Amino acid sequence: MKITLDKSIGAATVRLSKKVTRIINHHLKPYCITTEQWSVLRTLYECDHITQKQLSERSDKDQATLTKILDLLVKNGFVERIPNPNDRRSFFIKITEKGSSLSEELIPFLENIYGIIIEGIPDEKLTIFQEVLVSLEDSIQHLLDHQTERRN
Amino acid sequence: MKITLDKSIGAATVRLSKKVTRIINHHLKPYCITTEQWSVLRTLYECDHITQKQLSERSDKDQATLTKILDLLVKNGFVERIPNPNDRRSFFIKITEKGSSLSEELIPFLENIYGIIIEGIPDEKLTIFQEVLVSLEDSIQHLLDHQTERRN
DNA sequence: TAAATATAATTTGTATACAAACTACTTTAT
DNA sequence: ATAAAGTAGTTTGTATACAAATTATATTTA
Repeated sequence: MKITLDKSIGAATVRLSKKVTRIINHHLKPYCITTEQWSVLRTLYECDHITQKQLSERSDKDQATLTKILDLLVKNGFVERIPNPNDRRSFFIKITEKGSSLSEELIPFLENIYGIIIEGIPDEKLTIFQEVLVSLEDSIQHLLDHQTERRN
Repeated sequence: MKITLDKSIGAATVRLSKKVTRIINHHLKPYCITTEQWSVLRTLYECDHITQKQLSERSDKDQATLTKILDLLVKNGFVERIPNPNDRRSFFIKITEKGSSLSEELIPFLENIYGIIIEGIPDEKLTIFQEVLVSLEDSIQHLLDHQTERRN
């Protein structure tokens, strides 16, 4: 019997994602940072001194969720919140020296881990994998945007 | 500059997974069930009357997490816990008539939604996507298993 | 100029992932 | 027969995703 798309696309993608998170979290543990915190830190490392709103958009994270993640990153000394002189509601988020150092260390570290994970998979197949990934994401984003419009 | 594997494989997979979860949760909302609850229900629909331990293994869910998900599925009338006569620690989890009906309805419903999501993506590319997905999962599972062994 | 509306971020509540500890029960060793 | 070790499931705590409400502030409108 034919396997459903729910299982072959949906559940399989979610399962892979959880395994990726699991193994990367395992390797990040000694650095006192999680995969989600790292994704925020990396976003800042690439484009520093932006507002929380902008960071939320760039890292594709819910603002409520980002507030909590930033609390942890601030507590661990990787970033700091700087009041926006032009808008008392708003903060700029800035990476610290400690955060920059960690980022410089983690980028090659994670490249190595992923290098091990993808070992044995032909480059052409990985390229197609990434293309399909982007296509699926765009397709879903379009549906999500359309859903938001209908609510308005 | 070359994009890192962390971003092109890791973060991209996680991002797609979240979007899949988001759009499917949106569509499931009228049925009072979430994607994770559905994945447990579907596992039972396919292989009913098994212990919580077995269900945890088959659905690849943490036992603590599964306990909470089952609490909700029981509360909503989709499954029931039946004491195991041979082992007072253990339960059999059984799908209810309501749970079966919902499963029969959701399978084609979700097939339709995923059909829309994958529209425009050539079958050959989807096939490669699924192959790479499985390869990556196996690779990571191997690393996870190896990590568990080292701890022991 | 004051009122109304909009916005940035936070808080609260629920769902789920995971780690670790706990409780009740079963199996194994002595 | 009893103690020790192991197991099934639950509870507690933390991290993150998301929805909705809230607070403080900025902007727009009347």
